[in-house]
Amino acid sequence: MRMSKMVGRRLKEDPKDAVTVSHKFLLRGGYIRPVSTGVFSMLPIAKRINDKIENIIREEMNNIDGQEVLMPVVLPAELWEESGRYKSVGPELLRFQNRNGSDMLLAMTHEEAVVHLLRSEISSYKQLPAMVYQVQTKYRDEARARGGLIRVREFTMKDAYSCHESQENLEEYYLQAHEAYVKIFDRLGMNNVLSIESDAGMMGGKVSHEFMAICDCGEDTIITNSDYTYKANSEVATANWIYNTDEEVIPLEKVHTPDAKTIEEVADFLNISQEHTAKAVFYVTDEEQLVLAVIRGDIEVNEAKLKNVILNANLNFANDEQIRAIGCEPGYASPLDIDFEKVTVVFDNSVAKSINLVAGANEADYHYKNFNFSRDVKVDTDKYIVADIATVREGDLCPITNTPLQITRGIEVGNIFQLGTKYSEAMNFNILDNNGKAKPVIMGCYGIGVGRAMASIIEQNNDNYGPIWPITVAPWEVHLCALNPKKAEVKEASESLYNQLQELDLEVLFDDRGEKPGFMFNDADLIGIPFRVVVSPKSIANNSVEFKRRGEKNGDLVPVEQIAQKVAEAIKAEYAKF
RNA sequence: CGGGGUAUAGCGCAGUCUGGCUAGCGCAUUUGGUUUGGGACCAAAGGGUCGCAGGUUCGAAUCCUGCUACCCCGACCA
Repeated sequence: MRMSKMVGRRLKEDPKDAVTVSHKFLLRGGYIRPVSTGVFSMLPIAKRINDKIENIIREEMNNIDGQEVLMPVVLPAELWEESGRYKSVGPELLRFQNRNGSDMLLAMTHEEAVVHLLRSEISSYKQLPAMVYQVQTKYRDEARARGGLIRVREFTMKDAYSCHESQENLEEYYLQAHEAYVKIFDRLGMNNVLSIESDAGMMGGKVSHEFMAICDCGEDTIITNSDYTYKANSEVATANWIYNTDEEVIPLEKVHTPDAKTIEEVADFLNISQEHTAKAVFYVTDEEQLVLAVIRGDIEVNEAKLKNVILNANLNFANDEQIRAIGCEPGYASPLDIDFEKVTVVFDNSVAKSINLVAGANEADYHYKNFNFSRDVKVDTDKYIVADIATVREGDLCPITNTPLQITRGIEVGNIFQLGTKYSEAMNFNILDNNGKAKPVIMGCYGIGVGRAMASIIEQNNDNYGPIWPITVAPWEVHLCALNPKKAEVKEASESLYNQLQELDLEVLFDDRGEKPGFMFNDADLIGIPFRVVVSPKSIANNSVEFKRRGEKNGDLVPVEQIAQKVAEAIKAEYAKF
């Protein structure tokens, strides 16, 4: 490719709207252009990278016996009504009508479509296991798209669906899929991707893993110990919290605590540590049901965990009015003196196990000292819940190794789920087993966001000047620069080299524009091709050219007659690393 | 959906508070010339519904009202 003819310009300055590194470089380098919030066009450079990412994924999917298919993006609502998701999924599913007034949708995932496809093709256990996958557009009407390609509304995803006769067979295949994913991210040059167990969310199913590309701009919070033997999404992470279980239980005592509403004020006023307090946090569900979370004063409630415990997906903080309506005093609310009929009470383990905590007295300006859960909560155990609803903090102790936990951020670039029979049962996807008995197919599904992977690769491979593409996904393998191509000797040598490199089947981007060196080199850095060859009047006078690696400051002079071979070898050696 | 911010040439911005001549600057683009190892120089040129709609005024990028789009934080997220 000649740069003089390449569509897509590079920008000198950072676009004001871009914040993350990948977003800045994707815009500045002429990779993508925004069309609408979370909707982008890809220019030729990005398209080439995109295709390479897709092809690596295809190869690994084929290696685990995947068969590529293609399903539509526009689906009839009836299909999603079969699974129940037409109603259960919120406004992130884009619904519309066609000219006949039929309800249609833009697929945000393809379980329904794949079951529709396979249920008429697969009817015997002899045809299993089977896996089909596609690389297809998805549309999700995200509440908030952000960060360039990191979180978008329209995107390309590789989604794979496997079918099995037994749970054991699914589990066996699931491990293979996990292996394939590890290989894929290795080959994409993402050197820091963690697979962590996750919550299955709306997909249903039991076991699932998220593949997290570790980087500061990631949206997900991941809790790990130092050797990664423990790793979990913050939504499910737990810790080995230390509770004061050794103290002598002493009698309740009501104390005057004027104007001490917050935990900090109470602890300061009574001159105790926050670990010796219990706080009461009120939530309200969409159905107006009050929920009281009681947790040790120094620990924050983890709303994701709380939602799982009470089996309700929508929680908001309750206001003072709502709290008073059930007879509590905001700021001084207490698990004592509370009407357990009117409010769902969830005690965190920290409160259930600690001794002699300070808790509210349900009366303005008063607290109780020496609250003890086992002694003071006198209602039947079925009136409340004790669970882990605590947010893990940096430095809390690992539940496995007891070493301090760390908090890191990650981008979810892929996930794998053991779906089970959720869709096959709902949509009547059955096979006959070897006894001639009909049973639902057991399924797994496996996704990777292609554009998100591209952004993540940049997040993990860049310097101040631009991305540093791994050879496996680089838009071209070598960047040839002709410095001052008006000089006949430079033009001749660079054109000849361009031909030689192409004859060696190398992918060459040829900067034939005759720009100033600095201009050209900055563009080259933004395009981030791993190898660069510069032909200049000076070097050619010595019958040599400069050969440099992206990311290294200085290159080597190489005799002109050796350079093509040397480039080919370097590229080959580079591929061998993946 | 809540909070904050922005909208003037392809990109980055000034001008808006305090209304006033023909709307400006840098980069980019075109032409001619000089230049060529980390974003050159000289000369000339093209490029604008000042986000949209309405209003106030002799006069609106600037003041008023309504709307829209985009970005950031939060909520949400197979």
